[in-house]
Amino acid sequence: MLKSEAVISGHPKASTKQAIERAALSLFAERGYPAVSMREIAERVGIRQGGIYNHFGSKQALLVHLMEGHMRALLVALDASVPKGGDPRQRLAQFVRFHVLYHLTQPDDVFIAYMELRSLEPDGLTRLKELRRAYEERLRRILEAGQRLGVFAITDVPVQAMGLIAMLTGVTTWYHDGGRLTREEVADIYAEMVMRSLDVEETEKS
Amino acid sequence: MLKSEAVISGHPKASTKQAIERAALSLFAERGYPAVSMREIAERVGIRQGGIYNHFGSKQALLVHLMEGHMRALLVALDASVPKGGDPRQRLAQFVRFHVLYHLTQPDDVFIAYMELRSLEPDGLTRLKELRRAYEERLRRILEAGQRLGVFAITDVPVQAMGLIAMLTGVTTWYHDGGRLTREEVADIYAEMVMRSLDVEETEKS
DNA sequence: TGCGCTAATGAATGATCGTTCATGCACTGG
DNA sequence: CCAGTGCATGAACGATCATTCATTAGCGCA
Repeated sequence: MLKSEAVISGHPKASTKQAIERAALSLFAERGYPAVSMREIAERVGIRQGGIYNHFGSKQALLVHLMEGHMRALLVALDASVPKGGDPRQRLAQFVRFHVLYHLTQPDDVFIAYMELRSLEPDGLTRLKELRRAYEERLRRILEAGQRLGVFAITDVPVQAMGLIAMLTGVTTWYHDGGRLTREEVADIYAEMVMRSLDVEETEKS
Repeated sequence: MLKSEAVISGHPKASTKQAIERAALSLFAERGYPAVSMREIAERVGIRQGGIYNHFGSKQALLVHLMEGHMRALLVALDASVPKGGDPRQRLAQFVRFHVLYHLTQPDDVFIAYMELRSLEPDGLTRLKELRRAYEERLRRILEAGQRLGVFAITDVPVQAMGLIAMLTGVTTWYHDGGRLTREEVADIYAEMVMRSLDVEETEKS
């Protein structure tokens, strides 16, 4: 009966699992993993508490599933948006625009992946840290390439990379749709800030 | 008896309240407010759960006390380190160094004040948001002053301010004492990054 | 048509949560 | 030396937590 309703109301088949993911994602992002109960998630989906365990083994497994899924999707999207080779300046600008736009498009996923590391048990923590490191590594590679070619003025690549990522990710803490600026405008401003902070002096001659 | 021990072991008088504050601060920062129980806090202090209520009316009151105390101390320390007037470039460099060093010195306070806003009930939330706004306003004033004088290249002051604060605050997510760099070195690197990102072209002539 | 599987139920489990409170100890001021 | 007070105790409160499970309903496939 419920299933019939679900089918009629729109989502075709395995919609319950996706509905649980969406509900949990939104609730975890809003109030934090420990503050959200399985009952709340079930209530938002429209099922009873026990039903979640037909799709996820535990609350922790649900969290790991969300975080890992997001990080893998993020890496795939990044590699699709930013080519492996080419002009480091261009690649950096693309990285910045990609990062800002992706984070403004999927703020909940991003927020969870960066904030709920402390809620992970050892196994999931290890896997997530590796995915995070891989993402940061993409940026470090670009910075190093630019440094080697002499087109970036960088004192310390690892510090600069962490500083840039923190700055870009922080956009999610203040941006709201419908405000003074569009997402594209914000991405452009950030790209401009980053490029200016790295450009070597224009008086270079060599 | 217990009090005698406490006196002998070091802390003079009202040490229990401070011990509760320290324990709660550390635990909230490590695992988040909802994930920490009053029993755990009491255990770390060395008292029973009920004892906390002799010093704080509720868990929520304890959180508000910690967050508000930190933000007020932060504002006082900022105003002591960065003069109200003078060269905007110098004031910005001082702001950056102050922010980074303060955040590296008191990472737990900082982390809680920025992350546990969502754990606050309406009353405390209003007060904390105002304190946060006041701190950000200090930076915006510096950026505006530099923009007026033509010594800063800024596309959008509010966006730039939020971007800078996010970048600087993010230092707490990766820095660990005893690593490759000292706190002072990190502060210098960040100051250099920020100043470079704002400096107008050196070819300026007017 | 009927079999089998997937998934939802709803009650029950034991644990843990924040908070209250009557009790009593230890110290301080008179 | 005694009264008063500040503070820790530890048991108890009702509520809520994640999780389990026997049961059942409904669907696709034969």
